[in-house]
Amino acid sequence: MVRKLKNKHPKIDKENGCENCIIRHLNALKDLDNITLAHISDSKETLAIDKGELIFKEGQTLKGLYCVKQGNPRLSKISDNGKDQIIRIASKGELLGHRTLVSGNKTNLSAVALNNMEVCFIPKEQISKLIDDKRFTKSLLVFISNELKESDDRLVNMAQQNVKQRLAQLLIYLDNNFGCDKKGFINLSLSRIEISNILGTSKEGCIRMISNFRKENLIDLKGKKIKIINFDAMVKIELGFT
Amino acid sequence: MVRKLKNKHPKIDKENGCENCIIRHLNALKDLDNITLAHISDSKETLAIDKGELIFKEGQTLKGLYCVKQGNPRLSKISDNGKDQIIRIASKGELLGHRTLVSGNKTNLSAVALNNMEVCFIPKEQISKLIDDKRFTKSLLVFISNELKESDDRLVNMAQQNVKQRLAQLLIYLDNNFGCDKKGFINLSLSRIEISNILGTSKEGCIRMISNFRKENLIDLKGKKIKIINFDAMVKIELGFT
DNA sequence: GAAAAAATATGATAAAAATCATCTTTTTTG
DNA sequence: CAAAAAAGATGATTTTTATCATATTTTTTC
Repeated sequence: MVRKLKNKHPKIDKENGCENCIIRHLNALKDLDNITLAHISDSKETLAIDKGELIFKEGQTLKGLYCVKQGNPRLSKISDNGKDQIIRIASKGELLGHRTLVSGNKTNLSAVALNNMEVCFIPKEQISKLIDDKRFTKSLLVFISNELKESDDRLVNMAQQNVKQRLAQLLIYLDNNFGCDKKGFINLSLSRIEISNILGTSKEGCIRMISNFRKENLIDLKGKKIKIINFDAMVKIELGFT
Repeated sequence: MVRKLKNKHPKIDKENGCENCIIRHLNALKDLDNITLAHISDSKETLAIDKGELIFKEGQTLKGLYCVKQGNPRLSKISDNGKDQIIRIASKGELLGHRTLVSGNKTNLSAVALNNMEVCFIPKEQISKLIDDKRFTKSLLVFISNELKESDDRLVNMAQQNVKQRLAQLLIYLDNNFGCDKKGFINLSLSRIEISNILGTSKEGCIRMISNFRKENLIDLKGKKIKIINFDAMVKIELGFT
């Protein structure tokens, strides 16, 4: 298998098959046998999605499951007040639409590409077969359980932390989860509006708080890019030691 | 089956078996066959839990699954700030500890009885058998998926609604989900501190807001008991029409 | 590359919510 | 049932956060 990758002229089609996709090892597809994977592979579609493009919109009935091959979608929901709240940012290897497919409801969240993405789309009909695969179902159960824990934790933080704490926490999270370039700037860059839609605060308040962080030499800014300079202080802020 | 219930002298032991328990129809146990249920039944323990008593505490490794037969536990978590945040209130028929058992982690939440409760405890060893039952796993998957949706929705509301909106929403929710007595007072009564721990607000703020609602004739109070008088106005408040 | 649009920045003010203090009422406990 | 403890109420004040207004900078578009 490994040797195949060293071939001078690998067949693109072969490389595109789910059996050979590295991404699958990151999600519930990892435990499926090659025959099942080959079936999925035949029915799947690989989509290139530009930054800012909508993948799906809350209220839609999804026609299948999405597997993030490259890039990051933000998953958000419009509140009754009409404001967009970002619930989470997904990464390479994560599935989208799995919750909806399991519950049979319309999707609760919208997914928008934060950067240029590559996404595999697996039609619903294939998924019903997967749901009957015990390994897949179990794997999915573990994954959704972890998502539930994280959602509960976020709820606690949203309820109990102030804006300053939440911003510090977000920056630490982004740094940990999306990495930095050589100069230490967080790879994933978000607009101030996007950050305020994660924090659940006004854009002005968010902009001001980021400016304050820079004035206090906690962070460095280069356009949209953010670099954490004083990590220790940031952790203290997150914990509420103003 | 129905006829059996009409027997003049039902065996208590028999009635106590999971096969005959009405509660199981409300949760993931509903799809299990009678043989499996009988096995669970043999190993289960029925516990009487007094109001205010702890069922389990966050950070514990749960030794099994809990099935709520009677009463309501509140599921909460202590934030880094040291404040208790109530995540949700469970009801008759709901399982507790299912997420933890699936993910294999320690429990993320504490469960405390809000009233006198009856809870069935099913040891872990029995559960591992259940997890291998496709019907159970699928059922659980659907249930946890719905919990995830609800948690996401609560996050949006916590982030985007003000305290007044959240209080109105909670009262409507309590009224809908726990019903009222003949005089219209919500059956489930919570202390002001518990309400503030749901809303994520200070107890004084919460007390004041409830007082204001009464002064505006939106609700009626009798001790801890709350009765919604003006439902329409309450819905409008929830939606942000001050 | 200039014009338009969007994003960022910042001051001033208003509104929302927390905190502190004190008092009353209710509940618990011996 | 009286004392103690807990819960609820309410005023005064401070802190936090949102909103409004208006620049300035950056990005997009033709």
